[in-house]
Amino acid sequence: MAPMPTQRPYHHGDLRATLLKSAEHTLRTRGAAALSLRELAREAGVSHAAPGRHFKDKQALLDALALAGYERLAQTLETADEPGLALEQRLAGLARAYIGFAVDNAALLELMFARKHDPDVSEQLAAAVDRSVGSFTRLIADAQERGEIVAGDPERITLVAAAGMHGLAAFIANGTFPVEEALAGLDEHVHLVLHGLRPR
Amino acid sequence: MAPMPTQRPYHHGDLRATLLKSAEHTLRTRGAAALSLRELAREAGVSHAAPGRHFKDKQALLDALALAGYERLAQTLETADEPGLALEQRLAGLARAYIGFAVDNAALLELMFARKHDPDVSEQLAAAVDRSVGSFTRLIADAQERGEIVAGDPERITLVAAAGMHGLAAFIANGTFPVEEALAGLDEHVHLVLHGLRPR
DNA sequence: ACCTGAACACCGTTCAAGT
DNA sequence: ACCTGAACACCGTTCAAGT
Repeated sequence: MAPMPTQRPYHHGDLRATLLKSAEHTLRTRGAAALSLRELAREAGVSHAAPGRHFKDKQALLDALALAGYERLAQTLETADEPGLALEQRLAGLARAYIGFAVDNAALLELMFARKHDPDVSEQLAAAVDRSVGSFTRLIADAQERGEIVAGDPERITLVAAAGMHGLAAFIANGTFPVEEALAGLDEHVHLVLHGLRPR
Repeated sequence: MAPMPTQRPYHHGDLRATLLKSAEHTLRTRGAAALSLRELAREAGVSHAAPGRHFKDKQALLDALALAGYERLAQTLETADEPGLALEQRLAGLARAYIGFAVDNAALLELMFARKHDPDVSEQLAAAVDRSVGSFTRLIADAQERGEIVAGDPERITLVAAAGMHGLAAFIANGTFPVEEALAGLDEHVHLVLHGLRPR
């Protein structure tokens, strides 16, 4: 006789992925403060000590979430980027994608930008950040070649562009600035970043 | 006979302020995750339930810390602002003050920008944010009057300037961008925000 | 290799009772 | 008005033991 399929086997089989999925859901619906390993274990129908086999501690799970977040963000930006567009439209597209991600994943973004990751994963994390910033870097480099962006250290120029987007995303994510207003004015924001605050 | 002065009286006398001071210290030295009401009570030499008289829950203490942080930030910016300077130097001064605050108070800034404050205090918090942003707003308004800043909604232009600074501060605070490099290139960053990324 | 169950040392919050 | 002490319902983490 085969064992009853309705009853959970002793080994879960895919606990790590299940925990991460469940954690993402909790993060989205109830915020990072509501994340508890014991609760995730309960939801997975597993003992409270089982998560310890897959994540050495709670921070390891948070790091894994952050890493997955960067992967998703990087892919979102890469998909959104249209290299054929004129500079301003291209940057606006990236900005819209980034702000959209920030709005849809506010709690995750906060976790991604928390400064308390294990040193072991911080290089993995740095690589993931680089991939996310990469879309901006490419845009700047392309435009610089065409003379559409000021000469100078491309890393610094990318930083200015990315900081402008990230600062806006942070203001939106924490409610300092209303979402709709920010989205409605995004093209103007991008225009001001490209053309500067001084009159021409 | 008077009671022994070496022994703590039943009433602490200034528990609320003591808890806040102790919390600020823990925040600075060990980060937000290490904050515990019970530990703060222990350090104050008081029972673990005593903090409950002064803060209805832990979030209330975090909110009080955030509020005090904004007060300090606002004052730092107001002190740093020199309205007599030329626009670019004036903005650079504000930027240096803000980034300096971010570097010296990374954990506090993270707490200040967390999006989970009680609705009761969120209007107080909004007022404190406005006061902090106020220095940037005044600078923009002054410069607009002199025609040194593009015409248009001053709130939006302030947002672009403040987002540029805050994004940089966030990158520094979480280690994405090294502190010294950011400080060394701050004048150039400000220049790029004012003059734009497009060639003139 | 993966999971359980018990144990340990913590939490935040509440509430009657003390001063 | 302010604080204590006990109680309650949670945590994260560890570790022998089970499958």
